[in-house]
Amino acid sequence: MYNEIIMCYNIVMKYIIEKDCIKVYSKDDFCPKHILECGQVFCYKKEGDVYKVYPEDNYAEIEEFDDFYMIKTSNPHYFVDFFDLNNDYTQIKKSLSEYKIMANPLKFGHGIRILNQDLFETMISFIISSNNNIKRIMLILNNLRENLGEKIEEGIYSFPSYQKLLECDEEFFKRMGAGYRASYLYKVLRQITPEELTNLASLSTSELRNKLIALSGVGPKVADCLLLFGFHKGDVFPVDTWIHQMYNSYFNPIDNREVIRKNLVDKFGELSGYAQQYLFYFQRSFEQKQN
DNA sequence: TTCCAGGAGGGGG
DNA sequence: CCCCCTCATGGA
Repeated sequence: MYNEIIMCYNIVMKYIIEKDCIKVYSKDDFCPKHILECGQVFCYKKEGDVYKVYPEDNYAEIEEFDDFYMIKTSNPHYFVDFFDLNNDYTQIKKSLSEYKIMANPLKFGHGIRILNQDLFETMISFIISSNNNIKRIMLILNNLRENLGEKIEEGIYSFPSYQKLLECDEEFFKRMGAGYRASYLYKVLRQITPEELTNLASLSTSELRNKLIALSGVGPKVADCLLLFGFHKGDVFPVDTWIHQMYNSYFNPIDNREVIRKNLVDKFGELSGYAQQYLFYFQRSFEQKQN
């Protein structure tokens, strides 16, 4: 039986695409634990040593071998983009290593990559994330999946379609556990469609940011997450309670998160989003008292 | 019991 | 512009 095998000759990121999997050989630049547990994504489960990830209506299992990670999936090309495999994280980490503050975070989260996530799913997810903890965010999103999505695997459901979500009233979102964010969800679904959201991609970061902040439940921080994890903008620095905490322990303490955001974007420029993710993962891992 | 979580909306000054 | 309050919910 002949299988088409596509080799990637990228010098720093070695991977092979096969019919039903991707093999990633650059294990220092790809670690599923770091990628999935660093807080950028809510659609994954860990079972034993295997990570299961289910963005939109896609599905993959990631397993570690001696020389590579195997991403088992029926849709390899989707996950090449999802895991940002054609981006050079060796170079990104090299550039960031010039900042003293990045030394330990880069070491600790060396296998982090910024995912390319679906815009609509990311918008809904991060609206739910506000003033909330990651465990409960995942609980609420899984409730939505189980009630409105399609079954993919045992216990795993696809993200609900826009049309399905549009049929729900506020009370339904409260039953899913969304709390006071239920009204944000109800309203934002009537403010913008997935297509309209996608069409914003051509705008500059600041224009795009202003459009997003106008949406219900989307403030400065959620907008920055959407810009980074969905639109893959590098010149944004989401400031949440963990980053706020980190900033005040390394720099002159400031209360105003907008000032903190501006200072950090000025400091890291186009690499802000990447820096943020290493710092967030490091800070949260050593300060958290839950999960 | 109180505090906290990948904050945002709204009112008053 | 800024400051202040409130908004569900579950875990520690």
